[in-house]
Amino acid sequence: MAKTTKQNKTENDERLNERLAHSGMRLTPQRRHVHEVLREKMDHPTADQVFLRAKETMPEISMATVYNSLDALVSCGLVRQVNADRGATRYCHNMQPHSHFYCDECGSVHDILQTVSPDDANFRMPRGFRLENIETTIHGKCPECSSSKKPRSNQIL
Amino acid sequence: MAKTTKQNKTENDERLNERLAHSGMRLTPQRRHVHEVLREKMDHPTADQVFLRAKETMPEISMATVYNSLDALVSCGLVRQVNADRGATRYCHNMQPHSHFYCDECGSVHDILQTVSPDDANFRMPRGFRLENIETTIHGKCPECSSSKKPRSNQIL
DNA sequence: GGTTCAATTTAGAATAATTCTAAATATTGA
DNA sequence: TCAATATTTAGAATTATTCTAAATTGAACC
Repeated sequence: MAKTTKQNKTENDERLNERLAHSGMRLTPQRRHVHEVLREKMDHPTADQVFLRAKETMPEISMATVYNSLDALVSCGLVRQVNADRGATRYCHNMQPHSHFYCDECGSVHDILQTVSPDDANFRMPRGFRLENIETTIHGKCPECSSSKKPRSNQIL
Repeated sequence: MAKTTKQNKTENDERLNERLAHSGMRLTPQRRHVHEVLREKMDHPTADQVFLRAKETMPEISMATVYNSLDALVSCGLVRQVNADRGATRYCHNMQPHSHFYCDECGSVHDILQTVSPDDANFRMPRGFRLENIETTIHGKCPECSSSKKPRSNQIL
């Protein structure tokens, strides 16, 4: 049976609380709200975008708190950082195994369900290196930018 | 027969010139020097580190020129950007297929010869997405940080 | 309910990373 | 030699992130 929105929120809070507590941290209203902002629109927003969106319904939240909250959520495995270019770091709340597609034209980021897991890839680390997880970033052109109407630039043969 | 250092430098310059010219750009002394700095020490330096090293033998080079040179080298496929955390972008001149190992403890970056190519991975892009290349970043602990003497922190089960 | 303590938030300052600008310089082709 | 364009330069400006001190919050204890 499908769960109500309220039930989903409650379960979600429990999961957040559990993960944060496990790392010795608290689930504060600000952290819950930041995570909610990420769930509301899965467009891999930057810290600044998260801040602006969070302020809409939580005007008192500060930039430092947004950074603190994102760091807390990342460190206990509730959110992933996405670093694909020289710009600001982006954030993704989808913790299922997946890759990120980064459009080299417009800079947009998209989730791609396929990815490479440590087991699949059969990666052998040089001695002493301990593999914890693999991130795959797929570079290319998104549908809007690979449309034939758009002029191509900086193309390498 | 092994080539002399001078022969290697000449061939290298030819390759740089060819790639840059193909993108409508010139191989300037500054760009040659920046590429040389990257070849000298393969520790994935940041733009600031490249700048400081380049100044040692080319005191007149400016920060803007270093950024311009790195961008030029990246855009024509002679250098790769490495963006693994929220810090400054790092650079790698190794254009052979490889992964980057990012140590979550000390932030160091290492080349790992294994990687995933578009063919190997059999990635299927959603409609309209055009895959151009795949970057794999392996997260974990480097030999120095995974030594048992070092206290572990922020460990996630 | 009050107190204490530690975690967290806040506002703003400071630092770091990167981009931008205008002037100067360098290079190439005519 | 000259003109045109690319590139470099120095410094300013902007963006991204970190830091700080004070205030607030929440939990544990009495």
